[in-house]
Amino acid sequence: MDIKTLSKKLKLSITTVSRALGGYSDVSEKTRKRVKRFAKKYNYSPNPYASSLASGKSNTVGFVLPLYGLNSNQLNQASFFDFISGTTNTIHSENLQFFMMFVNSVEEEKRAYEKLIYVQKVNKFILHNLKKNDSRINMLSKNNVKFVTWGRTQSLKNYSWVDLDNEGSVNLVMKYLIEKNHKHIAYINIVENYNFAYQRQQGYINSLKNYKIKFNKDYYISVKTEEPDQSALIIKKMLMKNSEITALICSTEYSGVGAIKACNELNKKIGKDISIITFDGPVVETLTTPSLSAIGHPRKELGLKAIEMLLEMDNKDYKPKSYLAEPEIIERGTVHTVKKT
Amino acid sequence: MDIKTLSKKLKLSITTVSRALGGYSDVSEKTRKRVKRFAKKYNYSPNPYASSLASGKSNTVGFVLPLYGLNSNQLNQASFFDFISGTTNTIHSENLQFFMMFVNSVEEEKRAYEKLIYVQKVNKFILHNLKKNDSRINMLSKNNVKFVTWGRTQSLKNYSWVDLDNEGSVNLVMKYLIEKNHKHIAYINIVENYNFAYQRQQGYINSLKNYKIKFNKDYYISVKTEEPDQSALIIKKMLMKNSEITALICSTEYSGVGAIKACNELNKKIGKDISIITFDGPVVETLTTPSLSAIGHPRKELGLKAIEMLLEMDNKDYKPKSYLAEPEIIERGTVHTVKKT
DNA sequence: ATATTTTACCAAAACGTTTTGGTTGTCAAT
DNA sequence: ATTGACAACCAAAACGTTTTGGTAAAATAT
Repeated sequence: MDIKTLSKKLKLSITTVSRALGGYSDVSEKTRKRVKRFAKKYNYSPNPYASSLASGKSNTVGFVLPLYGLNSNQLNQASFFDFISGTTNTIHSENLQFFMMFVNSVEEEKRAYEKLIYVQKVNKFILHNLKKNDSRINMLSKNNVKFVTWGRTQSLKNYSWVDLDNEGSVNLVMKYLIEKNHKHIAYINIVENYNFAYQRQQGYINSLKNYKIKFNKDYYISVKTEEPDQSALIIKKMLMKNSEITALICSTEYSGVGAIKACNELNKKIGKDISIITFDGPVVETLTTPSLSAIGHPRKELGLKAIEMLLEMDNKDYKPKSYLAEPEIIERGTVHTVKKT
Repeated sequence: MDIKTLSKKLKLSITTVSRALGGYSDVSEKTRKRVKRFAKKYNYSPNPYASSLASGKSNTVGFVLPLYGLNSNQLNQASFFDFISGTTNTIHSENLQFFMMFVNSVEEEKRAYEKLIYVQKVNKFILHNLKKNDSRINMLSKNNVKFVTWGRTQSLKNYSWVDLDNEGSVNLVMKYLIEKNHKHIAYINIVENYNFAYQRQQGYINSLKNYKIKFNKDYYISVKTEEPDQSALIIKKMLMKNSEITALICSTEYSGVGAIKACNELNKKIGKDISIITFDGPVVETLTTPSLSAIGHPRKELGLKAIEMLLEMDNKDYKPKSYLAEPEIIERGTVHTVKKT
């Protein structure tokens, strides 16, 4: 079924059929409805190649996913599926497609964007793994491409984004711990050149200020690797030197696993002598013994919101939006209440 | 740069340029080279929409990834990236694209295939998560679509596939354990309606036959869930009833984690009193304490081979091929040698 | 009653390729 | 010399849309 035969059945011109389906105002409401009814009846959907050729636009969302760097980490990759999972409904019902490219190097990444923009005419993107200062933002803006980022850069320019509320999450968990009488709370971060890590650091420092607790630099460490054993070693040292610590907040699942190891080795009973709480990833917390309490996020929501924003951008009067996912505490028994002395 | 301006620069017709780049024999070797040189020089690449419209073909590989069922499991999803990672080089250099669709239900999955085939004119697919009897094989064959499966169905029809050598892997690990004097080896499988699980069951049974060890039905269990705690419970029961068991082979990372829990609870020293070895997944083995010895597979190779086969299929005289990834034992210290008595 | 604007439609051009069905010239076979 | 086969090229049609630049009729304004 093509537009020609459809238009014959309707006794209308090809133009009118095309414009009716495109929602243009130079077709009467009555005919538009009739055309849509027929299109559905005869299972017509426009040939996307002809359509893209004629219009110079492609009805696809570009998504370049690096499999190197931060993302060579399998756990980080896994959260990708949560995000995607949130988009599928909208993608399918809006007749959109993902144009996904996987890249193994910086160079491949650059070429992937070029190809998608110049050859495939993709004009909508989702950006992932934002750097503090991400060159893609300027690049895409210059090329007149619409995009939503998953994560934020440090200098929030005028673009739409969705993200975890990193600072808010840390505030929440600090409040949660302090209400359980914890006075000596340590934070295990990952290197702060990832923007989310930087935001969490800020959250930790500001929370302490709010509660008028003095910042103790022994209590804040950032690990470079994502090896649990490395984290375990560093955490062990920290706990040996500062035995008064009663709670550990871990920025990554890896350091959460490391924290368990460290506590076991020091014979500190988790959930009794010491509390551990981790930022949730999609995989590990429930596999450890004990299962880790976590700060949970509705990651599917991020995908959903991102794709919705991307669609809204077709409206002329669209203004950049943002969406911060609301954190929640998931109790699994590794956090205890400190007895008052 | 389009073909028209390029052909003007070459002082050739559009036809000849198109046919030269397409590698047709009615262009002399000399001109073909010249055309290709110019195309590169002027950074010409054909408009994919015009090309697909005219030829009725799309230069894309379809890939439908379910996010439900077996695959809602985050660990299984993660192995997807290993596979993909193996394809990127070829995909990029051959100017191919992945047309990837993510689906959350059986119904979405069906529509995804229909859309890719009928609307997007995708005529090359990679199939994933094969069922014992997979209806997609017939469906795609009927529609004259080329495909490579990642995994096998039980009745191997005449199609190309890549897969782990499930039976061979079990044989290998059985040999490995028996040479370490293990006499009482248990196998923790997952329900056998996944074909890989069935193949592993066969491998276990056949290995026992080869070594003239009698099959003890107490030693073989298949768990229904992918919850480590469930596995732990079942394994614990098994070990309590059959305390002579010295080795556990686990089919999934989850049961591997479960096995560790069970052994800890029974106070069996892992790597001393009892051995645990698991089929490798991409994530967990090295996060557990102790790190799990595993049966490793070159998963990237699978992706590479699959995409290579898909390309070779363009040759008229292509015959279905297959590739079995060779397993290897990764020693991490959870397997011990049994002392001879 | 006439002029102007608006509504609802349409024919034809354009998008950039691939493919079809040639033509011309050269060379080998008769 | 003539025929047939082959090599190397090409003009034009086809692919199925969207968009441009209209027109005729109806509605509104003067």
